[in-house]
Amino acid sequence: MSERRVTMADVARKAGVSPTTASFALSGRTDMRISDASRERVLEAARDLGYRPNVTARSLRTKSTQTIGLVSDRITTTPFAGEVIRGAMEAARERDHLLFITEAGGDRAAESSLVHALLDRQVDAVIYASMFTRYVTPPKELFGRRVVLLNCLAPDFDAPSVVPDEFEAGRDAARALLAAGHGEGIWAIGGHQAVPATPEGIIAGNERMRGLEEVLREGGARLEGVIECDWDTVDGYREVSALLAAGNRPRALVCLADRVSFGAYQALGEAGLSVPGDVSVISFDDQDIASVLRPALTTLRLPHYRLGHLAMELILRPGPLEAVVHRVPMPLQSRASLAAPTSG
Amino acid sequence: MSERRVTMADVARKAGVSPTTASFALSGRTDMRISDASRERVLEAARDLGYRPNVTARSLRTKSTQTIGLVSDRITTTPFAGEVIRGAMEAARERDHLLFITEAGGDRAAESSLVHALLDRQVDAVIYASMFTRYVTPPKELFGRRVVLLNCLAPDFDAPSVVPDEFEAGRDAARALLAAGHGEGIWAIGGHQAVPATPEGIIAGNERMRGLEEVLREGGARLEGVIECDWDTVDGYREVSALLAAGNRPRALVCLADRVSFGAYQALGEAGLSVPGDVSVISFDDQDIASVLRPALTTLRLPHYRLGHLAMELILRPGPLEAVVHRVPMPLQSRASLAAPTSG
DNA sequence: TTGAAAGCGCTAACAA
DNA sequence: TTGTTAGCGCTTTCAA
Repeated sequence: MSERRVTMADVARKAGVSPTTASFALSGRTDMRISDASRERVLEAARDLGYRPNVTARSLRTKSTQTIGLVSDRITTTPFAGEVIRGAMEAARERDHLLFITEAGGDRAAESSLVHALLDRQVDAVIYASMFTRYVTPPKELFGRRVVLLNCLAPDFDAPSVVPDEFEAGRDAARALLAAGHGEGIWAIGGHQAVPATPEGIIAGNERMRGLEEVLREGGARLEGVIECDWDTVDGYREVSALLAAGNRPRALVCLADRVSFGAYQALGEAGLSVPGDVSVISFDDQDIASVLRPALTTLRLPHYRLGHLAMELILRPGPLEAVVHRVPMPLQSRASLAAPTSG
Repeated sequence: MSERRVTMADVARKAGVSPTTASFALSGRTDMRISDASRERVLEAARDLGYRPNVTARSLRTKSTQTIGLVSDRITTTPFAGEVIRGAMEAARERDHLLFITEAGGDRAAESSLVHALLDRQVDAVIYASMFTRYVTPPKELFGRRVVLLNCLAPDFDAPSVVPDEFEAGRDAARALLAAGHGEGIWAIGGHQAVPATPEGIIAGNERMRGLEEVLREGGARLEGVIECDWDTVDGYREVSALLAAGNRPRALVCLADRVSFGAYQALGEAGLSVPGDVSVISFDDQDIASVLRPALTTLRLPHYRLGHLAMELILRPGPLEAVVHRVPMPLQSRASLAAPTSG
């Protein structure tokens, strides 16, 4: 990419010292003594010439490229995209590292070849990310390498995981309901997502529901019903419409995802029910729509930025990586959709 | 990152040839003749050993790292995030390149230092991206380098730009309205975005409006009014509410952004007006919400993926870059919100 | 058709 | 305190 760059040899020559001296002066190491005079001259020459070290050349010797690779199934989907990357990127920048981004689209062969492309460029470590929390099997090329799993779990793979604390989020949702005075007529829409495609539910669903039910029980309350469905707007709309059409009169809906809430809003609106006057709504994720819905949605936020940031922090922390699961809190965003139930 | 890699020397040794021969055989070059026998043995040895070239070492000689850098003000904001990157990434992958992602957050100093970080790693080229279409001044470090401007324009900077064809999108919006039979009671909400922060409007606003008005005029129609405001949900809600409260009865709204449409829907709904029965809505962007709104929103799609893909294609196309503006079409997404006006 | 050797820009033993 | 030298893994000139 054009223009011969100034090399360390240029700096050494201008400062009238050997490359070794220049190297030590520039890297500011103390184990080799350099006279203040020499150091000064080197630094000045470097400044004058606008010298910048060639990281590629350096890494050929040191084996460290100051570069991290990210491999994900899909970076594009809204719920788990930009903020994760931004978190990882900023953590990288704080330590003068750069981030390679790749996306395999769920294709194993593509994944392997991308990991190779990364390894060929001597990345120092790899973040292996999933766009929704699930169990994964990282490609074999990653075995024995420095890896952090982001938003996924791999029991047989020796690496730390960083995931949202879904269980505690479920508990917090229940606490918020109880604190607002809700104890009856609470329905969970979306449930564990125990649908044909995922008959045993998904991690987020199972954990959220477990936390939710546990705290409700502790508070002497319980769910009046759980409706299992996909976590999408159309599903929320369809299921809540059906619920109301069957003559039920919920006082609070726990929607397992914001998209479900959006559908629920539409169904409630068509039935002439107001939020939170007639029905309170609390949900999970805190996607963009959550704050622009009217009334604004109370929801437990997926900590995207922090997930990405923590994953990168772990990688850049010196020393070996421990195969521990790090759970990042999902903060409650209190907004207008949750209020005390009206009597009657 | 652990495990000594197999080097070309290993391959050469195993094949019983010199590194030179191995290099030529592996790179499949024809200008230096290698006997089929030698080539075979080298290739076999490489396969057996699982040899992969060290791109870092290679680039020290060749000056090409097969690596492109992306510098953006902000990659996180929904409207211009994942798809752009995905487009660039896939175009890169098609040619065996990898993508560094950086984000400066609008900070000039950060921008410079990120460009340096990229240049220190010998990237072959840089994509300089903005998250909304505007005029920019790339950092001086980028002058004379191989650069493509993505979603931005810089008249004094010698590089190609890739931007959405906003003008033609405006024309298409008008054509869609006319084709549906609309000629009267058409209001533009959001306008040029000639608000205090951007008194002269923004590029997208100016171009969209220009195209819109031009074709309406050609069709013998015109806008009944243009309401200048920020392009956000709250603004759309506020302005359309006010419009209706003032006694106006629009037949079609051209919302200059989907977020505005979302606010408009809320205002129309509260006023008891149905879409598209009473009022048709057409807008721009095709964000996620556009398809989940009820009725689904007719809108002109920002071609994020293609923008990213084309920018990368241009960079990887051999030969010098021409300082041309490439305009990418914004396809019309015909959905339910636009219909023929009801008589009366 | 093949190999020896130099060199990309840097770091780091080792010697002075 | 400083300089000489080798070498990281690869490509490429030049000679054989």
